[in-house]
Amino acid sequence: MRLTIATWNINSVRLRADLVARFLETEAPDLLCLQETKTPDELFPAEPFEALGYRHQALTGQKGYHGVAILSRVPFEGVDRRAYCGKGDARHVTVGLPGGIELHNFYVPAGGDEPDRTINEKFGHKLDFLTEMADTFAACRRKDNRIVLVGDLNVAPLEHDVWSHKQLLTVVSHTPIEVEHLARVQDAHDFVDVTRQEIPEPEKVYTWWSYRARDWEASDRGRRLDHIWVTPALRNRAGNIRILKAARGWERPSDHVPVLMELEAG
DNA sequence: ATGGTCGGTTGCCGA
Repeated sequence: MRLTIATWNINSVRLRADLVARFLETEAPDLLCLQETKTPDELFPAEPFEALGYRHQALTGQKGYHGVAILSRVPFEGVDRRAYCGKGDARHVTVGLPGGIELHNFYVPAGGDEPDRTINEKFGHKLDFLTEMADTFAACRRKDNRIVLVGDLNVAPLEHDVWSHKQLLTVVSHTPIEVEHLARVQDAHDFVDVTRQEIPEPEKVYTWWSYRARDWEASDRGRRLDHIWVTPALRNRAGNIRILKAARGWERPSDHVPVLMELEAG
């Protein structure tokens, strides 16, 4: 069984339900993991996605901020969520898939503007969130675990994951301390960064372009904030990564674009 | 070197 799994920070699913529907119609992934849905579950636009065949929906929303969801054409074998950092923030949801696969969908805190936890609580929260992710995946570490981890991790770890390594070293999302914390999550379960397995450095890869640019495409000052990782047991079954850059040019777009991967889940 | 734009718990805060 071949599954296509997509991840997309939608920046308000109610405002962009039509864009999501367009994406589901044209790309027809088996699963779509959304972040920043920004809506309580009772106001989630479930019906238009159900009508397109996405009858299975794992929602973890809250009013105004954060929020993650998984839309699926294949039934789930269980749904779970974790409230990280002792907060009620809706930043994680996980579902079971055929073949004993666990799919985790994350929205890591952005971290504010100042990369110093002594003066910026939000930056401390981001680092603590990543530490708790690392601890959680270390605690369940097993050689044969089949785990897919996707989402907006809000860190661009590699030199060519940003438009200017030098200029972004002190900018939240690319600072060495964040990169270290993200590496600890990755090492906790030997996760393979599937995008970089397929598109190695020094090729530039971005999944996000700021709204603030006069012309996002011409300036092309992007960052790779959205990730798809798999455990070693799935490494040879995962591939065909696609980054839908064109979605950044759609009408009233999200500032993030979808990332897709195919997985042999037999 | 600065400020730029979005979205929603809107005339501010978070990203």
